[in-house]
Amino acid sequence: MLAVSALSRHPQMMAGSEDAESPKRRAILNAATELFAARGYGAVSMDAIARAADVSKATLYAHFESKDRLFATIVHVACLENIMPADDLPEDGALDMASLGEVLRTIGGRILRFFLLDRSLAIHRLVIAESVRFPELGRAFYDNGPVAGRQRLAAWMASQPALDVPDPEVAAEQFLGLLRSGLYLRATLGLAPAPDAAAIEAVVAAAVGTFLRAYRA
Amino acid sequence: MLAVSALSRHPQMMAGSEDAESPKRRAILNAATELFAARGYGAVSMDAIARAADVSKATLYAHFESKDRLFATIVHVACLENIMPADDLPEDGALDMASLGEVLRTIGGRILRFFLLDRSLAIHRLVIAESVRFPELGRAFYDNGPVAGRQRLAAWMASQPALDVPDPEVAAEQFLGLLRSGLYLRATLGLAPAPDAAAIEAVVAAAVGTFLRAYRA
DNA sequence: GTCTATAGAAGGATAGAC
DNA sequence: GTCTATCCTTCTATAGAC
Repeated sequence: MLAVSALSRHPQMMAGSEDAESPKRRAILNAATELFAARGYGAVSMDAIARAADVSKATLYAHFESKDRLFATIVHVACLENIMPADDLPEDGALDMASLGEVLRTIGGRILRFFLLDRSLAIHRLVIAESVRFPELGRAFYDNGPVAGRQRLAAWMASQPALDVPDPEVAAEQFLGLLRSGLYLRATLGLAPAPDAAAIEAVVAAAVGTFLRAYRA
Repeated sequence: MLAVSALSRHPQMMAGSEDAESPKRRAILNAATELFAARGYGAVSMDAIARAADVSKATLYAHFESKDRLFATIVHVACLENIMPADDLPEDGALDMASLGEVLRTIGGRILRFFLLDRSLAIHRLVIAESVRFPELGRAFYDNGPVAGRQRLAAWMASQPALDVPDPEVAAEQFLGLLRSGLYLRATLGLAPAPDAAAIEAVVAAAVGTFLRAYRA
């Protein structure tokens, strides 16, 4: 469910074995990632992880010194990998109002669909649930996800003369808040019905409409 | 931390003893509520609850048939008790724009401060963390909290001629989304610094400003 | 209802052979 | 590194006396 390929780019996250390409290690990470994402920290046992990865518990402990470390490693890497899409914002060229609405709807749709991915929701749930016992995960999630995404969005908004944003950081935060209204909480709680494309588009359109009425120059 | 007084108003939530005034039962509920809120479901043992409530485990099991049931009872009651403030909205009298801004800042401040209470944050974390294994909790939380609050807010907005809200439910949802932008995620993750009164007022003022620019008639 | 004491299972973690 | 087998703790839940 959650990818782990960033491990090779973050060697400091590797304990026990330093060989990122160890197949057993990869199997453990894949199995543990899926189990933690699906059931949470407390409901997953090291036995279950070893079974799912088809290795012995001793092998598991040869690669990860404890359940805590295994969990922290997985969630930390997932936070570093799970980056909100904002790199498709057009380079500082000034846009007229119609194009601006178009761009905001496009980027807003991408962002909201990203928020609603099973992977994103699972990370969000894990971090919220365990941030009390693993404060560094809350920090990693927050700095790498919401803060980084907001900053890129804010910089772009500030560069658009068709927008009147006295405080770009606040405006970016509000745009994200508008996107999260409605569907997002329901999806986080796993409530039916699952959001479909039409519902997502409706939320995005409403968010962009409100945002532009408030912030057009 | 979380109150349990609604138990007496919800007798169907009581298993084992039907005497809501049993002091031991009350002690168990208080202790378990505090522990679950502080550490989450998995990190709290029935031993710890019995110790904190100063009763034996046998007594605990005489009142609650299992840990699952105890947890579900506590969180369910907490969801029913934790109601967003919206009853201080002025009765349908039409307001001018200045008064409207005043009322929105007042109610917005109350709502955001409510969201940021330790109690509200704890319930939110518990429900998100355990909604996979206890789907009925996600439903109870959602219907009694966000849905009910949004409906009351939407009805009030629809009654205000100084507002132009084509879809009151969407507008109410967006107002809540604007309030949640900024501080709320940080608080949910338990990140420092804890929100102070000035920060809360700033978020509320920004939310009301954006909302009114978008929705004033 | 309440206690002490304990059963029985599952948990995290390790020893020792290969 | 990897396995089998096991240790020790902790957990949920209950039996039986009062």
